[in-house]
Amino acid sequence: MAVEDRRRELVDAAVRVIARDGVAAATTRAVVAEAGMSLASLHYAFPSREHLLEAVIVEVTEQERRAAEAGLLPVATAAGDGADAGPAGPPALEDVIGGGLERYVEHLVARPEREQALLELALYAMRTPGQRGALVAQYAVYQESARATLSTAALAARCRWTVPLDQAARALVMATEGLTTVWLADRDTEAARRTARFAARALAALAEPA
Amino acid sequence: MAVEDRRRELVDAAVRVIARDGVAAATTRAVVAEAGMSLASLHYAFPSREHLLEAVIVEVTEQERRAAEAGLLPVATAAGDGADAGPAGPPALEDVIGGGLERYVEHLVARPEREQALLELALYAMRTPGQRGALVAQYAVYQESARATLSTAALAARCRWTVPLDQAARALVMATEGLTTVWLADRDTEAARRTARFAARALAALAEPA
DNA sequence: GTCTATACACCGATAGAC
DNA sequence: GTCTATCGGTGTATAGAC
Repeated sequence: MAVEDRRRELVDAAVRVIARDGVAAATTRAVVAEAGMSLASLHYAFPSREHLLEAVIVEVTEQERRAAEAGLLPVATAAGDGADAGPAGPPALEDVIGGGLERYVEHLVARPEREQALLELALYAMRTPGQRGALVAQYAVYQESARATLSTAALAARCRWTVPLDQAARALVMATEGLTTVWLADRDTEAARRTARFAARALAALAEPA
Repeated sequence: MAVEDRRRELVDAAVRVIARDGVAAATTRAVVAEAGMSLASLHYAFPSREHLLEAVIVEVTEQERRAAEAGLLPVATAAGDGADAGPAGPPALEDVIGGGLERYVEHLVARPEREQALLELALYAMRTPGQRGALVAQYAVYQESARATLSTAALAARCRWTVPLDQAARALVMATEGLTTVWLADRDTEAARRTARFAARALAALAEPA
C-alpha cells in the first residue's frame, strides 16, 4: 500500500473519530482502530500524532473551501432566477444573503458534529504552538469564502458594497461563527433562523443599488 | 480545613490551570499541584474530576454573571452623561451599544485566556452527557446579560425595541461569540473593533426613538 | 481528615521479528 | 512495509497508615 494512500485513510479515519467523539478521543489507537490498521502503521505514515492532526486540519480546511465554493452555485443561480423572472428584476440582496445563511443553518442542524469538530480543532490549534499556521490558514479560508460569497451575492442583486469587501466578509464570518457556537449550545433552530435573517439584513445594509 | 473551603480552593486552582493551559491540561494532578495539596484531598472534596469540572463551570458562569452586571454600570452612567450634557440630548443607541462592545473587545484583548477557557469549557460540556445542564445554564446567563444590557441601553438612549427583546439579545450574544472566536484565531484587534461597531449599528437599527 | 504509596488503564512511541 | 510486543510515562482513583 502506498504511503500516500495510507496517510489519506488515516486522515479520513481521524476526521470520523473527531466528529464522533472529539479531538481528545482521537488517540493514535482510536484512529488506527477506525482505519483498521496496526498502531505501527500510523507512525510509519506520520512521525507523530501532532503531524497527523496537522494533516487533519489541512484536510478539513480544504473540504470547507470546496463546500463554500459549491455554496456559491445557488447564489450564482439566484442571479439567473432574477433575470429569468423578467420584470421582477434582481432579487433583494438581503434575500440572497439570507438564503445562504439559512442554508448554512440547515447544514449545521443536519451535521452538527462536523462544525463542533472544526471548533475543537481550532481550539486545539490555538493551544499547540506548532499548529498556529494551520489555524491561521483555516480562518483565512473562511474569510476568503465570505469574500467570494458576498461578491457573488452583490453581483446577483445588482448592488455594490459601500464598505471594503474585507470588512463585510469579516462580519459574515463573525455571524457564522456566532450562529454556530450559540446553536451548538442551546440547539434552538428557530431562533438560529431568525438570527440568521437579522444578520442578512444587517449585511445587506452595507450595500447600495449599483 | 473545612470541606467547603477546600472545594473552593480547588475550583479556583482549576480555573487558573484551565486559563493557563487549557481544559485538557487540567488533570487532577495539575490541579492539586496548583492548589498545593495532595491528590487524595481532591477526591475527598469531589467524588471525581467530572464533578470538579462541573463546579468549575458553575463558578465561572457565576463570575460572568457578576461581570455582566458590573458592565451595566457604564451603560447606566452613559444615561446620566447624556442628561448632564444638557441640550445635546440622550446618547445615540448605536454609541451606547458600540461602547459596550468595544469595552468587551478591550477585555478580550487584555485577558484572552479567560474567553478561550470559557469556550473550551463549553465544548467540554457539549461532549460530556452529564454536563449539558451546566452548559445550558452558561448560555442562559449570556442571554440574560444581553437582555439586561440592551434593555438598559435603550433606556439610556430613550429608545424602544421594535423586535422582541429576546431576539435582539440573541443577536448580541451571537455577535459577542463571533467576535471572540474570530479574534482568538486571527488576533486582529483593529478589525475586531470595526466589526464590533458594525454589530452595534445593526443592533441599534432594531430600535426606534421612544 | 490528611497524607504516602500504589493499583490499574491508557497514552505516544519504538524495537525487532517477519 | 507491516506486524506484535513492549517501553516509559501519565491519567483517575483508591487503600491504608497516621
